[in-house]
Amino acid sequence: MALEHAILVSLLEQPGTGYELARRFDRSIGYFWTATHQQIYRVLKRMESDGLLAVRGLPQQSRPDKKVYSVMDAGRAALAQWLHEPIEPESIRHELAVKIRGAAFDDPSALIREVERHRKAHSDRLAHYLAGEQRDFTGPTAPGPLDAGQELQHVVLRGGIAYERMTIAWLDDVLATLHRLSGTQPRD
Amino acid sequence: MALEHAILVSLLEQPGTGYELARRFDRSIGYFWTATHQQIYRVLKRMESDGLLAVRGLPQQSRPDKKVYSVMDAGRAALAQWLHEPIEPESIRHELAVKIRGAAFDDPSALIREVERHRKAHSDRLAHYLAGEQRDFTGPTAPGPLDAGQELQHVVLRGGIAYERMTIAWLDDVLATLHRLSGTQPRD
DNA sequence: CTTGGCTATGCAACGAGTTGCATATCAAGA
DNA sequence: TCTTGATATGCAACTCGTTGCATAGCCAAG
Repeated sequence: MALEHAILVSLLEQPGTGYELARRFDRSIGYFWTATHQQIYRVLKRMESDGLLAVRGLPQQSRPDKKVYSVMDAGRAALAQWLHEPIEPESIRHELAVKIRGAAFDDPSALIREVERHRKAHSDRLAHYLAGEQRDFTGPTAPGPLDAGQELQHVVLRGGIAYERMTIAWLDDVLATLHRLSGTQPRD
Repeated sequence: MALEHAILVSLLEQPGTGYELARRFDRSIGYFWTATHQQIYRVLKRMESDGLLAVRGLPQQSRPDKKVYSVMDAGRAALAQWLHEPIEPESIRHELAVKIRGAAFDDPSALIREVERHRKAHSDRLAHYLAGEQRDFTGPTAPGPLDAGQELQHVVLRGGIAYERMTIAWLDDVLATLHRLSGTQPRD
């Protein structure tokens, strides 16, 4: 159900098409909720027929219509209601951790490459988040006093930054452990 | 697919019944991969018919048979193969973060209670992890020199601990932000 | 003595999410 | 010129995961 609510939040921040939403889910919103365009199109259609969203079809020459969605009162109400319901604290699903425990039944040193790859992906993501933070919140290009929405976006982004930093430190710990177990030298 | 592999790891560490697996998924394995008993029973059945697992039925008086599963060579091979395939770095799915951004379109102070509840859940989980770490790895009751499997279990547990600590610190940041926005006093 | 919780397995239905494919136009680069 | 990539939407088939329910005996607390 959370995809529906993530879409409502995103469309309240800014109306847009399914395609645009998919791109936002690859960027800001996607920092904490992912979705493919297939899923987004399907859910948008359902939400529209449920009366939560309004569509405005922009006819384009020699292309299918661009469909710009925006949130109706019923959608805003649905979001408000969800905000007042308690949700379960997340439980993590970390495939790499399964692999690490599985390495006990295989060759631990074979995992080193994979862990290094993940470390790089997380450190890239961290750099990306930090650049976004500079741009939108802390750097000279940032707007002046922030409104509530921006403050909340910033605190969520700080969460993403903290998550990536923690993950990188942990992966270093994992790498050190794997090297220790396989008697190899950690490089750099 | 990862549930299959998590089950293989768990059954390699120790054969067991579906029910026992479900409990392990509420404890150690579940620190990084969750599953309900329904899912586990279904996947166990499939894995058995795929020849990855062996079942030994223990007839019990006046009860349905207890089915103890263990990993066959094909299962071990399937795990080994998976270990050598690269996987995508995880993307987080954090419902609470969706709520926090959504709070901009509702009353931010209404979220404080919910965030405090999550903070408590994470701090309970942290205490639980730390107790487990003392018991199995760092305390006086811990076994002597650890084997590779235990080292790897420990590093995964350290990841869980780091995750909970990071999350608690972040939720404190969120609470401070929510209080600031709603002009209320943070209570200790 | 009854209620609730634990052990133990399972079906049925549904909802969430992924993967592969298909369509169609346009612009930039090889 | 041909290919690649971006824009833009969508179907079909599938797997994954959740929820509700059912069975069935055991044990402990109120």
